[in-house]
Amino acid sequence: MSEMEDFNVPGDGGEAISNGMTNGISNGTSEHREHKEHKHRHKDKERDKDRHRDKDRHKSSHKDKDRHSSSHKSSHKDKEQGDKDRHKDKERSDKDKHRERSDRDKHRDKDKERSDKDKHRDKDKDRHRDKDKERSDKDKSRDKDKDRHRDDKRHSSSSGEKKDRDKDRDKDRRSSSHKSSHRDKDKDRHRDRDKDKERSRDKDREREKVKLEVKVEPEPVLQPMEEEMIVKEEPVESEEEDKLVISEPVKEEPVEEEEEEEEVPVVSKEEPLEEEMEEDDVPLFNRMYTKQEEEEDEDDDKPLAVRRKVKEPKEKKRKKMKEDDDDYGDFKPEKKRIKKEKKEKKPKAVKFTSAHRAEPISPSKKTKKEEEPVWKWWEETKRDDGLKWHFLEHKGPMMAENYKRLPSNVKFYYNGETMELSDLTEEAAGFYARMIEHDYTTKPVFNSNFMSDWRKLMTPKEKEKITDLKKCDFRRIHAFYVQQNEERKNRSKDERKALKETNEALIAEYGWCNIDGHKQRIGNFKIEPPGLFRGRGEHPKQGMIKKRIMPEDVIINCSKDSAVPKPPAGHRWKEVRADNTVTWLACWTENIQSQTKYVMLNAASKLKGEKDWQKYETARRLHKVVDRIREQYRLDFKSKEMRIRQRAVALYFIDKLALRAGNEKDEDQADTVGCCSLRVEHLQLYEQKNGKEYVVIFDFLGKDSIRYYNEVAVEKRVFKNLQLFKENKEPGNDLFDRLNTQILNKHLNELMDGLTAKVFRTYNASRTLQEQLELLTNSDDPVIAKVLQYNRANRAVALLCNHQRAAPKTFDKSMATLQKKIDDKRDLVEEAERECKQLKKAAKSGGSQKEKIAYEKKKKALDRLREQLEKLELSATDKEENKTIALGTSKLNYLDPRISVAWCKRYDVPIEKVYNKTQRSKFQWAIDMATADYNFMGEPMNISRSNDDDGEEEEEEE
DNA sequence: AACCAGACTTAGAAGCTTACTA
DNA sequence: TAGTAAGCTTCTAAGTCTGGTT
Repeated sequence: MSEMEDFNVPGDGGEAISNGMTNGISNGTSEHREHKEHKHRHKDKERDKDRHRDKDRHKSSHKDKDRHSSSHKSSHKDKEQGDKDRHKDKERSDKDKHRERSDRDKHRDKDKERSDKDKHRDKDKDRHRDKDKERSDKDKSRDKDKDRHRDDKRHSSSSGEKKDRDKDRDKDRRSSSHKSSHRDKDKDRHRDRDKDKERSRDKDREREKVKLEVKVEPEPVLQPMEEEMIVKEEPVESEEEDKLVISEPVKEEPVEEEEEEEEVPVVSKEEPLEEEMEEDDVPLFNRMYTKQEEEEDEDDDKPLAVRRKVKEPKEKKRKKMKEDDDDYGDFKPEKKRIKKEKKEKKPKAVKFTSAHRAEPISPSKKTKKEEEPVWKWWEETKRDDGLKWHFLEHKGPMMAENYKRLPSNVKFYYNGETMELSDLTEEAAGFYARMIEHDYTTKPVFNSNFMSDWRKLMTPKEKEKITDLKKCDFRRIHAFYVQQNEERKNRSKDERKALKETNEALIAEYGWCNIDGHKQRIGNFKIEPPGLFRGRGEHPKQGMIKKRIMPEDVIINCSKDSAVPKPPAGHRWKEVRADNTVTWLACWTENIQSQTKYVMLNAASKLKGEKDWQKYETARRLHKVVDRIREQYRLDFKSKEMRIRQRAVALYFIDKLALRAGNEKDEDQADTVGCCSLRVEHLQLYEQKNGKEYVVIFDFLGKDSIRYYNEVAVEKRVFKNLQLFKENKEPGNDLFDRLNTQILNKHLNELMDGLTAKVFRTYNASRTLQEQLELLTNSDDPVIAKVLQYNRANRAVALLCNHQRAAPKTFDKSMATLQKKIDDKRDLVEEAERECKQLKKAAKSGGSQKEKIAYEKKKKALDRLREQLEKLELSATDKEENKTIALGTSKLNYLDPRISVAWCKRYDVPIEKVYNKTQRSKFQWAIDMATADYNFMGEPMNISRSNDDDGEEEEEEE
């Protein structure tokens, strides 16, 4: 099976050494290369296969549909709609899911070509499928890939029939797949586990949403765009009127790109939409490849595969070049190098000695450091020479601890008999044993991947014997690790203390580096230990064994003239280089997906901070042109060219809904999408829904297989365009078949320097925060209430960005506890009120001095109680609202920290209420520079100057 | 010019520590 | 004081996007 192929271990094993070696990746490049090649080959194969698989994608594990609808822009309107809708929809979706499921299943059954993997997946899915949403009939044949249809013969009848029908179109579409070619994956990916979780999340969120809707401000705030967008409908146009040129035949269309901008094309190409669709539409894919390729395409996808194969050598070469160099081979361009070298030493000598020299060794330093004055790099002038450092020194990464064998009394049983395992086999058994309580081990894909990788580590004897995972009894091993955990938890104070100290010592040794004379914390200095791959969602590679990384796998990056880290005794690094155009200190290639993993600085470092700052400045620059961009894409809705319309609509989504760009994905990853990779099956169109016109329901799995569900009313023109884009496509086809992220970003970059799709997320998130804060903050409220207001503003952003989390396991319980407290407190308040009244009476009606005093006292007590009650209620509200929403992600990645800092300053809220210690250090630059009147939508700052303009000054706070 | 690997950001879950409660 | 919940940190997967190679 494919998985096996992926794992590069030569069959059996004399792998006496470390795992590292066993995978054949560890020793150096050639093996590595091989691995990659392998991967490619494999992919090609798979692609073929995949073409026939069903897609079944909707994994639908979904969660709340509503959450999103309440979001941001659309929010107020949507809010009105209320729970009813939500409920209904939910019901619907449940039903739908059922339906869908059976459809899928049918389809699936037909599909003989599916790999075992897929089958597993299907099963898996089926189990949970109940929840899946309905699909329209069309959806049944969701073989998504456009390309897939090519192989009709093999294909299931439904798609086959369609094919005939749509032959021409199909062709077109087929070729259009460019991006979509990948999608062929039809992975039926199932997310059972996720589903379960998501299901419950859905519910929660639904509830929550209701709340939020009520609470989160009435006023729109949110989307800047909303009004504008809606207003602009042009009166006259009927659908007809929007003619467009759908196709730009390959040959005719040489220039394409340049034209893009100039939009509004030549008249000659016009035709009524529908027709054009059928005939002329030449998808992106076509345009990109030669005629010849196109022809080949007719029968199958060759071009894609071919193309890929051809590329392999590239990789190899590149690597080779690097390796051919001496240790410092990858060094930068001449100029840079010179510069760097000049600068290097001075800072190093000076600062390093003073600040850090001794540090690495003693734990006590840590405290010292904290006292150390912060390096206010943001006050320095940034040189834009493209170099990330001039001097870099560190200790190298910390390798994972060697495997320790289990005590001899902890046995593994196979088929009821105890069995002695070799080191590697036992270690892997331990990986699995530790997870047997986890949901992962209920998944067939996980199990079969594990089994197949595990067997590769076994000795021939073991391999012969151990053939069935079900016969493996890991319980003792599991118990052993559980016990170890217990012991860890129950350690005495002294033990804890000692442990803490060793940890600190390790951090002191490995956790810091010297960069340009400054000591900076490293983010992840530990090499990832071996274990089982835990892909999110229905990842086809889940359960595979992550091999142990050895020094021989690791590339070190540091200054030539620094103290080069020493490899562990008896080992050597794969390579030591001095590349100061990058920020990483070490890297290695991981064996599951052949991706590079890096050791980098932590978020509080200059390198990261500066980049972060820059990110927000870019977002602020977007503010200056966003109106124009919006205007433009709205005009583009009417373009004659399909590709421009698609681009416009996609951009509209990215702007309005904060969708991610949506790069293409390989088929050996979980099936998730973003804007550009949306497929027909991911949205449903309703001319009318719940009293709203032109409603689009988005339902797909996004990053990390988190469900995105949102019902949005869109402009009529968008709606009509969507109908057009969906026309004659199968559920699995790309919605935007002439668009991909490169095209989109290229376009954006032309609109504004540095503009890409993700800038919109940052921009809209930050803007939303600022607007919500303005709206929600009541300056007379006590700090605690203001904090709640802040959290709500933050929550609006999290909603916008669809940042979810699993509801805490103990949520209900702790909520109940809190509620009880509230009730009790309320009783106290009531009682106090009563007493107070009485005392008041007594005091008034000619009461004695004493009585008056008693009354005053009681009154005060009552106030205190009321305050406490209010506090409790606020925290309950906050808690409830946060149940399934993760605020951290947006706070850390999307919200210009200066907005928060300014808000704190303006309303006298201690910054600690908003940022914890780590966050404060990450945002130190913002805390330091932002004043109370900072305005995100103000004039952007110019962070850096390029070499030639040596002008000073950089911060021009609006 | 297409394409992909490399570099870096963004993400939720798991693990660990601290704070709070009974 | 133990038990639990909340909060924070660590971990590493999964995105985006660019620049170098072909």
